[in-house]
Amino acid sequence: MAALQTTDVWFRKLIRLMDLNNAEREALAALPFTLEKTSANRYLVKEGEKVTRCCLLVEGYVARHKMNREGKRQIVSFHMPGDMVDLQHSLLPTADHNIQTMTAATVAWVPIPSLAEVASLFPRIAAAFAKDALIDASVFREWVLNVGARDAKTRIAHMLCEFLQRREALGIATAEALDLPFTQEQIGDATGLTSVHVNRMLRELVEDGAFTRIGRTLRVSDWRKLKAIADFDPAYLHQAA
Amino acid sequence: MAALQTTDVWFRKLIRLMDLNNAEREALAALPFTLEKTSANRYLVKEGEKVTRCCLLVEGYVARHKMNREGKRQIVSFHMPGDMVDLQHSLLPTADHNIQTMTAATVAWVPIPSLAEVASLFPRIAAAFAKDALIDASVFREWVLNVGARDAKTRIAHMLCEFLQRREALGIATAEALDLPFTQEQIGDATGLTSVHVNRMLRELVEDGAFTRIGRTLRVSDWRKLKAIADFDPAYLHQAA
DNA sequence: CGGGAGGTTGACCACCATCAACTGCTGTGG
DNA sequence: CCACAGCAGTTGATGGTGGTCAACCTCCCG
Repeated sequence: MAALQTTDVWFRKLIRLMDLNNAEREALAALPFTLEKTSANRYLVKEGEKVTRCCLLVEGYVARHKMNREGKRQIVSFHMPGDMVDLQHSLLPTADHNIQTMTAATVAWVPIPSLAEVASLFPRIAAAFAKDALIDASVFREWVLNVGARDAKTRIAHMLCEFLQRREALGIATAEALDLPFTQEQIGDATGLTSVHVNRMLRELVEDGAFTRIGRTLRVSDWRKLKAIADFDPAYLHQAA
Repeated sequence: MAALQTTDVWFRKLIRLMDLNNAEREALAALPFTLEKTSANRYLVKEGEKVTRCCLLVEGYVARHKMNREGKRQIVSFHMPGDMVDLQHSLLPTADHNIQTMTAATVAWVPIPSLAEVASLFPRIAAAFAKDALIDASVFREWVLNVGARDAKTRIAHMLCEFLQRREALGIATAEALDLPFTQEQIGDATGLTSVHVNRMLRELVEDGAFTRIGRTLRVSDWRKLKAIADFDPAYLHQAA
């Protein structure tokens, strides 16, 4: 275990959420953690498990998903560096969903008692945790709307918009060209569609002039058009909050 | 404004979540609030609004919903007495969804500064708030799975199971016979189906022997069978937590 | 160079939407 | 007291979105 540096990408988000002061930043930086590097498609948390530590994503991409009776997988969210993927387990020790890496990834495991301690000593850190969780919930609501009320093309476009928008907020990449970390099957699992239909819709989105595509690399030619097709309004991400 | 009594139904849930002690209960009971009685189908919060107070549901039923571009409504959750319907607005002042009564209802409005104060003075109350929000999020995840990965009959059955399960936890009613506060159109809005198809599926569920139906009153003949049809596992409600 | 995962395309079909007509209930005003 | 409006529910006919199945392609990596 080593001390975190406040400059690490994965606390920037938290610091921004509540505009944390120096004492608060140092308390976060002093949290103990264990780094773990994993390959793609590994489970970090499995549904039903008792969880004793929380994982913060440092590098790579992970998804959270649940399965129905028939084993059909529904991705309920995806995450990128800086996301506190399972902060919820600090208060709800039994996992109600799976967390799986989508690419090779690095995560920092933080013991729950340490998180609880810092939260009870620093009410504004607790508030930042809560705010992060509330934004998470807002994104879930939008996903319910997305899979429940939009047609296939709109759904996929919306998911891509969210990915672009969140990626831009990280400051890692511009929106213009980006490598998607998703297979078409994963896009299907996130949107409630089959990979076959995802393929057809991606083709149509290219025909519509929303973006061009080379392998998994998208080049967004007209961001405004893509957002229009997608019925996308980023308010639900509460990025300015 | 008057003082709350700790015996009021709508704090029982919170008290149970963190097993709050007397000082904490009294702090909750001392919160200022305004009672409001409304009729059915009234908006309590509208998407895009700035919110300065939080509503706790005392009596009746409310739903939270969002709309897509074409005005198609997606209900993302329903709530019953004792639920803190929009605790999230204490930290995210801009509403990202609508809150609407489904029946005549009574709500208690609590000013956000009062909630923030009690949360910062009592870390375990803050934790109870957070826990409630996390359970909320867990329910949203299950809904994403429900509308994204289950067929129509299963979806409807699942929604009914959740309603029954949560109602039972309230101690208001047994599971056997209950009046649904939903129209078939609302069930459709919650499951991403049309009211016509909801009607057909309800008929089939009756034919399958899951329950009988007189108007909006369900009599569940075989709770185990209904749960089996619904692919329902109450773990995601974290009721024991 | 061979195997496997992911991607692409076509043919066919089922689930659920759409449209429409009709019923039954409830509340309300003449 | 009845007429009637309006909403919710019910049922049938038809059609489209997206699923299923299958074949084949492409690329990467061992």
